Amino acid sequence: MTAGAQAAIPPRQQARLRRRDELAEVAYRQVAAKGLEGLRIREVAGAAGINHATLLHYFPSKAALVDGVIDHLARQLAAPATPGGPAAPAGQTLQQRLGHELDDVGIRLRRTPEIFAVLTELQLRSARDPAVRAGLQRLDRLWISYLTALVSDGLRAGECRPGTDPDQAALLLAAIFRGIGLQALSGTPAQAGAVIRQAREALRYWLQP
Amino acid sequence: MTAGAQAAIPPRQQARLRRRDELAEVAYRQVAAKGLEGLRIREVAGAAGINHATLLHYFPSKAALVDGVIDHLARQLAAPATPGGPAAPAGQTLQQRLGHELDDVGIRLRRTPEIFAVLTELQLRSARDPAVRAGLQRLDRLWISYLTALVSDGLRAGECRPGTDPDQAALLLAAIFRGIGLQALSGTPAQAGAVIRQAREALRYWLQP
Amino acid sequence: MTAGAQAAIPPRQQARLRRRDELAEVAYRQVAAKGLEGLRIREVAGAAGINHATLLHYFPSKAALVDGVIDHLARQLAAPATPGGPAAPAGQTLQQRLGHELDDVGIRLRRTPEIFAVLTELQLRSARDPAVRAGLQRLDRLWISYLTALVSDGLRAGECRPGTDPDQAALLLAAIFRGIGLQALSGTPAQAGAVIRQAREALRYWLQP
Amino acid sequence: MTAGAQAAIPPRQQARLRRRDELAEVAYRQVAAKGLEGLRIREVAGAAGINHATLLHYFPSKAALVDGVIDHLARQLAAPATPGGPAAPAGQTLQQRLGHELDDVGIRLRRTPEIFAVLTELQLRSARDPAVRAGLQRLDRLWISYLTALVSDGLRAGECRPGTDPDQAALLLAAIFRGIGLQALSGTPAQAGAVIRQAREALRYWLQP
DNA sequence: TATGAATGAGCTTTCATTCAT
DNA sequence: TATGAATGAAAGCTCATTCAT
Repeated sequence: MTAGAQAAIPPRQQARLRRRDELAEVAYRQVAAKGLEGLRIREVAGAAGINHATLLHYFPSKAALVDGVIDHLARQLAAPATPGGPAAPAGQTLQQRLGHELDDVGIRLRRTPEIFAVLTELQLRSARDPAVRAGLQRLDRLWISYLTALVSDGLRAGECRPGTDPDQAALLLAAIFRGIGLQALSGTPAQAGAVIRQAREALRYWLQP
Repeated sequence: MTAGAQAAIPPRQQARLRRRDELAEVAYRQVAAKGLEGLRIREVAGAAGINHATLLHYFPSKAALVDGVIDHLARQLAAPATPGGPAAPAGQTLQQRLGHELDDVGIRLRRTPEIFAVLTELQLRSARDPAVRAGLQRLDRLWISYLTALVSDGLRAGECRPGTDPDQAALLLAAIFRGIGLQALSGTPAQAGAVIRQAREALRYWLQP
Repeated sequence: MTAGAQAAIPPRQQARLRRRDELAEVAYRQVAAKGLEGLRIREVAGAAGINHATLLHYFPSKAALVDGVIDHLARQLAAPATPGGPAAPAGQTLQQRLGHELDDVGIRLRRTPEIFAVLTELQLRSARDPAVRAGLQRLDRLWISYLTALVSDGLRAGECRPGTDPDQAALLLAAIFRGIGLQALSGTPAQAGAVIRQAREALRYWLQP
Repeated sequence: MTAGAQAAIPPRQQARLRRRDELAEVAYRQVAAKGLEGLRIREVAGAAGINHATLLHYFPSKAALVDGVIDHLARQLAAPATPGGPAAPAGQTLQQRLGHELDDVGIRLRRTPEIFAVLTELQLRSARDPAVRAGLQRLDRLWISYLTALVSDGLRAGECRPGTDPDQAALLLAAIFRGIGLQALSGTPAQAGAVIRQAREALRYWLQP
C-alpha cells in the first residue's frame, strides 16, 4: 500500500515539502514573467510572504531554487493539459495521437502560456549551465522517447509512411513543438492557433503511409 | 557611381564605424557564449583590449551595445552562409529553394553556431524587453515575408499543394527553423544533421502538389 | 501612561531606529564638512565603521539618507541651544525674546557651527531639488510662523512699533538670521559676535514702539 | 588715451579673451541653473557649440572655469542694475543711498535672479574650497568696504545714529543683503518685494539719528 | 524555523583630464 | 586651435550569501 510509504514521511517533512513546492511555484512564475536572469531570491520570498533568509532554509542556494523550478515545470508537463481530462488516450491512430499532442500544446498555450516561457528559458540556459542541463536533459529524454515510441507504434500499425526513422522523426517533431512554443512567446494567440492548424496538416501529409 | 557617395563619408567617421562594428562583434560573441544576461561591458572592453569607458564612447549605454549586437546579427544573417557562394538562387523550384534554406541552416549550424545562440537569446528576451523587441521584429518580418513569398511563388508555379495558405505556411516554416536552431543549442551536430535531413523530407511531403 | 505606548515598540525596532539616527548624524557631519555634493555613501559608511551596503540597509538610497540628514537637522534645531537651559522662555518682552533668539544663534554659531553649514546647504539645494524642498519647507514654515507669532504677540502687548506687518517682519527677521548664518560660514567667530550685537541694536530701534 | 593700451593687445589675444568671456558666461548660467556641483565641462562646451577639449584650451581645468565664473559674477555685480542708469548716485543722504542699494537688489532679483543663485552658491562653496574663497574674498572685501564707507560718510554728515560702528554696521548690512538673496532663491518674487520694503523701513529706524 | 543585519563582489554609468592628430 | 579617442577613479546601487539571535 502506498499508505505505508506515506506514513514513513513524518508530518514535519510533509509540511516542509509542501512549502518547498509553494516556493518553487512562486519562483516558477517569476521566471515566466521576468526570465531566469530576472529571478531574485528576495522577490520570490517577498511574494511568498516570508523572509529571504527563510527561503534559503528550503533551497540552500539560488541554484537549488532553479532546480526546484525545473521540478515544478516537470510536474506541470506531466499533468494533463485539461485537468480531469484523459491523460493518455489509448487505442488511437498515429494521426489521432499526434493531433492530440498538438491540441494539448494549443490548450496549454491558451491556458498556461508560462509553461513555454519557462521551458524555453531553461532550454536556452541549459546550453550554458551544466546544472540546468542535467535537470532538463532528463525531461528532454522522456519526451523524445515518448515521441519515438509514438512513431514506432505507428509504423508497426501501418499508420506511418514506411521507411521513416522513428528517432529522427521524433527529433523533428520535438523541434517543431519547440519552435511553436518559442514563436508563441512573442506572437499573438491567433498566430499560435494558425500555426498549430498548419502543423496538423503538415504532419498528416508528412507521415501518412 | 556609388564611389562618389562613399567618398563623402569622412575617414574619421569610417574608422569610427569600423571600430563600432568590431566592438559589436566582440559583444556578439560574448552573448553567444554567456547569454544576454552574461553580457558585461567590462568584459567586452577587456576582450577588445580597451578601457570599459572607451567602449561607452562608442556605445553610450549597455542598451545601445545590445542594439549593436542585433545589428551585427542582422548582418550575419544577411550574408551568405558560404562566403562567395550564391546568395540568391534563382530559377529553382520551391522544393529546391526550401532545400537550399535547410542546407543554409545546416551549414551555419556547423560553421557559425553562435548565430543561433544569439538569435534565440534575442527572441526570448524580446518577449520581455521592448527595446530588443523593436530591433528583432524588423528582422522577423523580413524573414517571414521572405518565406511567404517563397510559398506564394511556389503556388503560382504549381509547385505547392493547392489550397495552402502562404502566410500560415510561412509561420510554420519559421517555427520549424526556430525549433531546429533552439534544439541544436544543446544537441550534437550529428543530431542537427539528422533533423535537417528529416525536415527536408517532411517539407517535401507536406508541400508537394 | 506613555510608558505603555513606548513599550509597544519592539526592541528590534528601537535598535534599528537608534542605528538610523547614528548613521544620519555621521552623514550630517559629512554634509557640514564637505557639502551635500560631497556626501558619499561609502565615506559615511566608512566613518560609521560599516560596509556601504549595510548603510543602504538602513537608508535604501542616497536620497533617503539626505532625508535622514534633514530630520537630524530638524532635531538639532528643536533642541535647546544650551542643553539643560530654558527651552521656551515665557513672560518676556518682545525685545527680550528676540534677544534670546539672537543669543541662541550666537551660542550655536560658537558651539555647533555645523548647523548653519548644513542648513544653508539644504536651503540652497532646495531651490533645485524637489525632494529636499519638501523636507525643508516644513522646517521653514515652522520657523517663520514662530517668528510671526513673536511679532504678533509683541504688537498686542504694545511692545512693537504699531503698524508693523507681522508676516513681513517675520520674513525680514528670517532673512537676517539666514544672512548671519551664511556670513558666519566664511567669517571669523569675532565677526559673527559683532554682527549679532549689531543686530540686537538694529532690531531694538526698528521694532520699538 | 586708452587706445594706446588697447593697441598693445594683439587681436589674437582679444579674440581669445572674448571667447573666454563667452564660455564663462555659459558656465555662469549653468551654475545658476544647476549649482556648482551640477557644472559639467562637457555641457558648458556643448552649450557653447564647441568640443569639450577645446574649452580646456581656454580654461585649463574645471577650477579655472570656476574662477572664470567668479570673474563673470564680479562683472555682473559691478555693472549697474539698470543698464544706462546712474551707476554711482552722488549727493544723497545715507537713507537715500541705502534705499538705492535696496532698490538695486530688488531690480536684480526681478531681472537677473541668477546673480543671487551664483553668488550664494559661491559663498557656500568658499567656506570649503580655498580656491573659491580666494576669488570671492576680493569681492566681499570690496563690497563691505563700500558699505563701511557709506555708513562712515553718513556719520560724518550727521545722517546716521551717533555711536554707530561703521564696520559692524556694514557687516550687518551685508548679512541682511545676503539673507534676502538666499531667501529669494526659494521664495516668490512677491515675498522678495515685501522683504525689501520691510528692510527699507528697518534700516531707516535703525540708522536714523 | 525564522529573521534582520551584515558583507563583498560586481555592475553600469559619470566625468575630468590627457593625448595624438 | 580644435577635435575625438582614451583613460582611471569613483559613484550609486544590486544581490546572493553568511551569520547571530
